[in-house]
Amino acid sequence: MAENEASSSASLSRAPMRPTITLPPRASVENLFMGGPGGISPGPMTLVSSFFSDPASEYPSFSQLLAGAMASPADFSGQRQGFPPPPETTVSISKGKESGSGDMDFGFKQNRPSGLVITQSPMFTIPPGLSPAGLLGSPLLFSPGQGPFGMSHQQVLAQVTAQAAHPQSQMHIQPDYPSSSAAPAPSFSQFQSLTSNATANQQILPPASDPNVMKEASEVSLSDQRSEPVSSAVDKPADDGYNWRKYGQKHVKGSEYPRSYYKCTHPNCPVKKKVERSLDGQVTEIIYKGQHNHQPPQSSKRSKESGNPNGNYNLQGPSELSSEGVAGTLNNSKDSMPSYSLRMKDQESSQATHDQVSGSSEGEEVGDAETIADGNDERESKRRAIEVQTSEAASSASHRTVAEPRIIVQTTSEVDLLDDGYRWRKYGQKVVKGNPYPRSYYKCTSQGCNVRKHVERAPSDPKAVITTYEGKHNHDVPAARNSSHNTANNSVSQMRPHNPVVDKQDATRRTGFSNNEQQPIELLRFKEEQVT
DNA sequence: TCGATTTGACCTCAT
DNA sequence: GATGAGGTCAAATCG
Repeated sequence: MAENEASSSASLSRAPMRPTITLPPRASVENLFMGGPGGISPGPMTLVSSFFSDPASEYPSFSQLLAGAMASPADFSGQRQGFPPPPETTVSISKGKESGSGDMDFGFKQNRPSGLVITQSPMFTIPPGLSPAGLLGSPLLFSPGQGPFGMSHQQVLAQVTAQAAHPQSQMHIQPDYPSSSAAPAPSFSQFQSLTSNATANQQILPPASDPNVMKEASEVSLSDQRSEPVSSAVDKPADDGYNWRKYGQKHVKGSEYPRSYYKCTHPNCPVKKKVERSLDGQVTEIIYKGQHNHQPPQSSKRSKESGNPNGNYNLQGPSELSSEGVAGTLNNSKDSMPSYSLRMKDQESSQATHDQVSGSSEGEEVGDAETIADGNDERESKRRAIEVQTSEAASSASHRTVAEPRIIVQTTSEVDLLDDGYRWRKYGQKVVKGNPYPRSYYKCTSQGCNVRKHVERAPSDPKAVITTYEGKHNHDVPAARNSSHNTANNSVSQMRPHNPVVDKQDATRRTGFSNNEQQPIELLRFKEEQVT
């Protein structure tokens, strides 16, 4: 409160920049964005691909797929010209629970019968500034078997979180770009640079500032068949290079795990993070808020604790950013300040589990509220953050069983969000101060289904829509719409209970790919909303 | 003794 | 205005 206000100014205008997401140059991906007659114009949710669903796929393994994905990201990004980058990339990685296996890595057990394991599904909401391509491309995450380069999952996590804490580091900052033009994508060399670096299993994907675009998280769900507490220490969340002091803990509704609140111990540093842990101490979610106004501690203690022997995060302090440039880019959005999360949702299942990714535009919506001068904006930002996080938690908390690998890359338009395959009944509308456009509330009309969605238009541009889903559908998409609008499963796949069979069928139905049961679950989901 | 953590209470805000 | 939930405070506790 007072503390927040006091510290807020320190991080003002330190929003990360926004490189574009780069996706695999597979034909299916191309089809996604080139999809309709008009090329990349994102018509109704366009299902890009289900990469792993086809046994005859030219990418017999996910690693290979990733290799393909990394081959020419620029090509892909180039095709996406005109699409502003997503505000955030959400990656969920299914972390398996395997008897006798103590390690969790981000690789894949490609040949394991999925039914024999109980997996957990940590979800990573990649901080703004990270792209799934980078994540996908990183051998850190996807080398089968042991962790890449012999790294433990803890190290991986530490690095991921370190990246999360430094969305602007390890990235060639794109100072700005207009919403109407192509968002410059990191070059392949940048990706390589990132992935070749031990800390570079992610990429910077700052939240988009473009109010003209509604974005939802890009999502990648990965499957893994191991489990172990992600954090090396129960009391300390994954070390991200900074020192934190825990100042609170609560059990939040909608989450099965308690949430801990941490502050950066650096004087006047406004950064906080929320960490959710499962009962066994596994970190299930980390949400960062704000940006550090200082360099990470470089003490030997820190290095030792970090699990990074070198203590080298290759970090670049926010102070090195051009605050003017950032602010100039983002000042149109009250939600411009970043809040990014590393998420690892444990999900139990009687069989294999499957991760689910929420479709929030957290990077966009979860603003760093305390950095907003206007009190209303601050409250609104906080409220949004709560909404989004609640939605995500509710979405990911359900149990799912999925054993089929898949990658789905989708785009969607505003129309798709309003018509996402489900039937909605508008039950409310509210005008928010500062926004001439009302926020509408919808409820799923299916009996017993409590899913709601809120649709809000950006004050600066009515074409920009922010949709927040809450809850999960307990039913399938109504057949009529599903059949006639089969690409409208964007949000559908996200909100629907993730039954593996259903998902597999969905993936197959939507993409024509069949599934290879021996391949890991992959879900790369990328949504952008733009009204043309 | 000191710093970090725990935890119940309190505050703010949305519904 | 009541209620519930998230976030924070701060005294107590721990190492």
